[in-house]
Amino acid sequence: MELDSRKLRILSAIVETYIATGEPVGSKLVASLLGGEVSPATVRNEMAVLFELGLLEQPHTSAGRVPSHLGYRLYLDELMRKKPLTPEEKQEIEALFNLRNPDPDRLLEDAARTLAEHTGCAVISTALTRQSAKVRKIELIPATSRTVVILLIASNGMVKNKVCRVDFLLTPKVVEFFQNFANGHLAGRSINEITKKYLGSVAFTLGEEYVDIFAPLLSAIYDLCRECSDGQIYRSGTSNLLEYEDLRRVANQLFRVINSREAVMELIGRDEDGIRVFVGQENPNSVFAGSSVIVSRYRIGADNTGAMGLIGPIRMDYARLIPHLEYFSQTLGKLLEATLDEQK
Amino acid sequence: MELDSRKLRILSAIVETYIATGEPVGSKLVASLLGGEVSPATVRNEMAVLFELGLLEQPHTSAGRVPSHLGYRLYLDELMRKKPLTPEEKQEIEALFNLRNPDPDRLLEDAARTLAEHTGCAVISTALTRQSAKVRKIELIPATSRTVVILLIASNGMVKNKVCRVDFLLTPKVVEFFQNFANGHLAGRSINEITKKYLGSVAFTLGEEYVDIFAPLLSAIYDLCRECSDGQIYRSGTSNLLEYEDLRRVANQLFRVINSREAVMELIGRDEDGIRVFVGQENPNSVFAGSSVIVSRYRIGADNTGAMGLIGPIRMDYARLIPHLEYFSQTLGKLLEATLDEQK
DNA sequence: TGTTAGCACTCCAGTATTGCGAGTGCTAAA
DNA sequence: TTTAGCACTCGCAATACTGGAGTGCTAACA
Repeated sequence: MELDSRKLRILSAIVETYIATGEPVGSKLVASLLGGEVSPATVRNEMAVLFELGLLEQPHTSAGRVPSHLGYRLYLDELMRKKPLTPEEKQEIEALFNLRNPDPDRLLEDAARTLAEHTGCAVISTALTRQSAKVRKIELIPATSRTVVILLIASNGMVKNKVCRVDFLLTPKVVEFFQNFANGHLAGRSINEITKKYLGSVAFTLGEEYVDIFAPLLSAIYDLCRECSDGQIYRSGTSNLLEYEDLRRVANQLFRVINSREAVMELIGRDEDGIRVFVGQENPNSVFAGSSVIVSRYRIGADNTGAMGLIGPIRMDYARLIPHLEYFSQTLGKLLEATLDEQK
Repeated sequence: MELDSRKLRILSAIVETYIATGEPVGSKLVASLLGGEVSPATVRNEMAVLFELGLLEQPHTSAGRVPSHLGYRLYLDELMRKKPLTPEEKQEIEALFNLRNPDPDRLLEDAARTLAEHTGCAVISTALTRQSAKVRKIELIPATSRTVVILLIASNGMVKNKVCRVDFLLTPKVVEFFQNFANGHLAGRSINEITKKYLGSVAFTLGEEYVDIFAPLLSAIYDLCRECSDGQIYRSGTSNLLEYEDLRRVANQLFRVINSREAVMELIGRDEDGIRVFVGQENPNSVFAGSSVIVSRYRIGADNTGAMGLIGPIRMDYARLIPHLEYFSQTLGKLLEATLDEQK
């Protein structure tokens, strides 16, 4: 059955009104929203059809109607008219990004925080480096006679350091030797290749007497590689979710899922670019059954992608939030790309 | 009026029972807890006296009694018998600290996380470096032709890096020059002395033509100094607070306060070492009126101190949690001291 | 004088009961 | 096909009722 334009307008009115008020929408209100061109009774007949089709739900017999997840889905796919950002909003957002800061970590973090403030939702933000992220350089900086700072610079712009304690005297000669050794074997190599096993085989070439001595250093390098490749996940505004009555009951579980790396990775998926919306029970993870998730995957240059996710109540203002998320993603993608280009 | 031993035993029983059950405690239950040596009627008479003294409260006429904050206070100061950690618990905690990791940041973070898991409370953890924290070394590592990683090693063991973009070609000569310049003026100097003003005067010695060029580098160094001196605050288990009915209503505000640097600093105070407990309305910050806060200030060597704070419901198991917090603080203090000693 | 049994009293929490209003579905007329 | 009218349903809020837990008080007891 094809839906005529009046049914669609009614559905649209119900979705938007419910999003705005949170109250079930009755026939009288819809009739007045349509400009009084039809009577409430007519609207009721139409609503009955929409209900039959599974697009609307009724909390109880004598209540108004509420969109079902199919109703939201139709609204999102066909009916929604996105509200673009005003120039003032865009300007404000750009001002909030610290444009001078070429550190990808901080860009991702700033973006998450700012988007959370703008939307009242929880935000996750991360960059996914493809296999091509490489070790650019490893640097050893002695801190004390027994501790050394290892610094790893990756081709994706990530820079991480770690303090490492060793059991021998750190003469300049030893430091230089190990630095040359590490760079010789690791620089230019893909981070994902640097497994425990690979490091073991590299260590082997040191000769038996040195293996044990340098083990802590290699172990630290391994940790740093993981930190650079895994791509830290930034979360912001999670406590915003407490503002929403429907989510408060499950806030605990939501927080747990949002803080779990695996769950977030599953959420943002590994597939295509662009915006995807999961309404309530459409979410793969049942914990999100009472909330909606908007995921944006954006490109960073040719090799890398980023992901931002917006988690909020089912009745979130999709028409406003989706353009916001799009704009943030695009801006962030451009900034990160510029950063990476410089680092090539 | 001096309280006789029976009144104290009754108060103690009420506090402990209420902590354990969350239900107001009636005279009958107390009588049985005292081993049946007195009748409920006698207990009622005693409870009436304790009520007169403001040590107990009554939610409503026909309910049992609940400790007032004065009641908790008396319990904490005079009656509580601490439950020391079992050797197994101690062992478990020590195993969870990654003893090999001499990075103070990670130690503080691990401690907060582990303590939160052990207590079901929210935990804050930070180290406060006294004025004596100094810049040990500044290192410049070129990443690309236009970006450079600045690494700052502080005498308190903190190591931070930041990527910085510059508008000129980074020849090895320039890098070496600036590194020598920066270390010459800043190494060995107290971090708190490195203000914007001071850096401005240092830049002045570069000569006018170089001031603008090196400005981004100096600005990055300023940021790094702040990160090293301010001492990052680690928070963990904040969402544990949602488990407690009484706190759920104000969870939002609690989260906001816990995430505010100023509020946390006010909470942990700047004064004496040791454990302090704020019960409900005793808290300086009224947001905590419905919760209790235990703060532990511990020494790290001669010059530095650390602070851990435990935030939970008023009816928390003080007898168990206070020893836990003490043990964590001591362990952490020792580990951090060892780390700092090595870095001297 | 301190302790205890007995008893009336209070108040909460849970359960019916009721009335109201919003909104529906159906029918019949326009 | 649309609409007015009307009976009907159901949630919600207000009200009343009841049982139980716990108290305070009084008078008797050791």
